[in-house]
Amino acid sequence: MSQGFSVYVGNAPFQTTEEQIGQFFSNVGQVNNVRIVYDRETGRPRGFAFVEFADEAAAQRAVQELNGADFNGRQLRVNLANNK
DNA sequence: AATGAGCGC
Repeated sequence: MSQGFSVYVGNAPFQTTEEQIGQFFSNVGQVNNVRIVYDRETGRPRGFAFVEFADEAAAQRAVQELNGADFNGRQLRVNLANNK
């Protein structure tokens, strides 16, 4: 259950930190939370994350402006999260 | 531990 407006961020470099993602996404709006998804067994990052924004407009800006954007040499996939 | 599309402890 999410309490905000989350976007799915895929194709991130494995070494990316939540701080780096937060900095990158705060370019389009107020970021309330960043969660990198880790493999439960090995603890390694799975290469994607979720960014929660303070408002829906920011989330939609992120999708429109940052989907496909270059991030540390990789083209990010940014989409509205399923919010389950 | 590794890997390259993926929607989450």
